[in-house]
Amino acid sequence: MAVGSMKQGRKPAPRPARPPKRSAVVAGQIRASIIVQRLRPGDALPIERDMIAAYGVSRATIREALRELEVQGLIQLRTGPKGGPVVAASGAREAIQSIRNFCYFEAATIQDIYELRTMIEVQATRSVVGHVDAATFAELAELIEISARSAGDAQGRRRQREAEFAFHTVLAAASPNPLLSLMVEVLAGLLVSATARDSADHRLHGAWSEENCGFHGRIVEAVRVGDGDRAAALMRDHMENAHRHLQLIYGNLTLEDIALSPRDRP
Amino acid sequence: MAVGSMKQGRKPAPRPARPPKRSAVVAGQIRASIIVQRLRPGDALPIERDMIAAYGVSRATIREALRELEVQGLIQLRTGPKGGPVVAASGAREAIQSIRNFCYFEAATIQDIYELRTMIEVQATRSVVGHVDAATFAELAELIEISARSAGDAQGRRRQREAEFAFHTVLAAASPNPLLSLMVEVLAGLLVSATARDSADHRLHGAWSEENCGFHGRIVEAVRVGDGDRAAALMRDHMENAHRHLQLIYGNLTLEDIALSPRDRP
DNA sequence: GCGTATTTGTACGTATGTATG
DNA sequence: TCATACATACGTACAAATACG
Repeated sequence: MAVGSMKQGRKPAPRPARPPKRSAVVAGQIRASIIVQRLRPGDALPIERDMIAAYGVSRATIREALRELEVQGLIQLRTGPKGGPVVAASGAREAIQSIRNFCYFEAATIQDIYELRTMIEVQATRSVVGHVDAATFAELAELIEISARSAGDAQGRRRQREAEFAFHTVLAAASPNPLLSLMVEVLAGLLVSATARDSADHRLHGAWSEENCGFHGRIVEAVRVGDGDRAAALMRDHMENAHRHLQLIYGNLTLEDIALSPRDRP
Repeated sequence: MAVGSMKQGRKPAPRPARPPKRSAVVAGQIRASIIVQRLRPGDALPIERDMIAAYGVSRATIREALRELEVQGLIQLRTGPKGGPVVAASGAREAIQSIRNFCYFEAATIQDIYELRTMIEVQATRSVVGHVDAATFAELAELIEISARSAGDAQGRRRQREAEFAFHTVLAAASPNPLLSLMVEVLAGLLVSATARDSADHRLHGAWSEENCGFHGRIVEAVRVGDGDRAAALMRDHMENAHRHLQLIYGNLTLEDIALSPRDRP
């Protein structure tokens, strides 16, 4: 499956084809059994003792296999009677974590992220028109209100910035395309974690936050009246504005540089 | 970080906020130490024995933490002297696996995938212009040749189809934007694994494969002469063609349905 | 080429906390 | 409230793989 990629010449790719571990093999079998049996979130899997018997391996191996699936977000382990492994929901958080790790090593920049984010947010905005219910509109209004409210201390400002990002994930969650929702959440999460350190700095984000609120309000209005083209155009302006702002602050630093370096940039 | 998403009403989200496990905490500490120390792929981490002392937990707990990081593609564990945990490269494969799991639960369809894939492949194509070296051109030519060569048996046809997808990942790997490369690989991998069962069926893909080869050749030519607009337009046509073809075969089935159902579709 | 030391991989036993009924 | 069933965590032991003399 797509082995020939990432061949950048300087990477000899030290993959001596290590034999797969027992636990990895067992994990694959369990994964396959979930897919083939079409198990849905909440469905229970056999408990550890039965799996030990079924796969003929020790408890430690089974646990490693279950651990692998848990880390991937496929299952969740619960204690107590009637506990055991159950199929988990979505696994969005784990996908985000994986992509975040990838971005760390590949030295992704603000430019890289916004090249993707602009496309995806615009498309997501277009796709939600007609799919936003009243409860979601209320939630969006509340988030806009939080980010508009003036906050005195550092923690308040940080919560404002988080509400700004949450606006995007909540809006995109209404999209009928789960992949668009996921990507919006991934990219927003990436930016949140990278800029977390600076997010309370009023000198950096004060005036810009007000611009964002304006965009958010107008986007919601366009979505509410069903004007997909206008909503998409507004989101594009919003993204280009955000790109310019962050580019001005951080230049071509990588995400890790942004996350680690001190906040005393001009 | 973006907790409010995925609130689709019917999901009460049974998260009683279980206290985080020791191994998860330790994994986070190890992850943080990798980032803060700016370790690069290939750099070694302390061996298990030292970590047991450093974090004051048992070997099983350390192992679970290391396992978590290994599953996320952040580290790799090797046996023997001078072995131990080393920082791994990229973790693209693990990110793909995570997103694949997500798509399974969220019931993504061909339509959902191509809504994203069209945007991303077009943008990736535009971004590679001027960044493709001679070796990559040679590799692309070879992949086109493989997919053009007539293959008699089922395995040969399967390899043809894989070469068609590899074309996209190899081309995108030349992009200066690592996120675009990753997303191209993710989406192609998704389609490969979903359609693997049918990929040897000549009735389904015979004529279409020839069309794909034509597109691939013209895209490479446009990239070679530096015509980004033309390359992007060709890729858009290619994607819309592929979308139509797969939609015709599979309709609105989810990826898992495609992967599991028998191949005797009209 | 071969043994040996080092380090992970696998296995088993036991104690403890916690949720269910 | 109590008993039960399960995951979590610790300790120990041995097997397998690898680098190095």
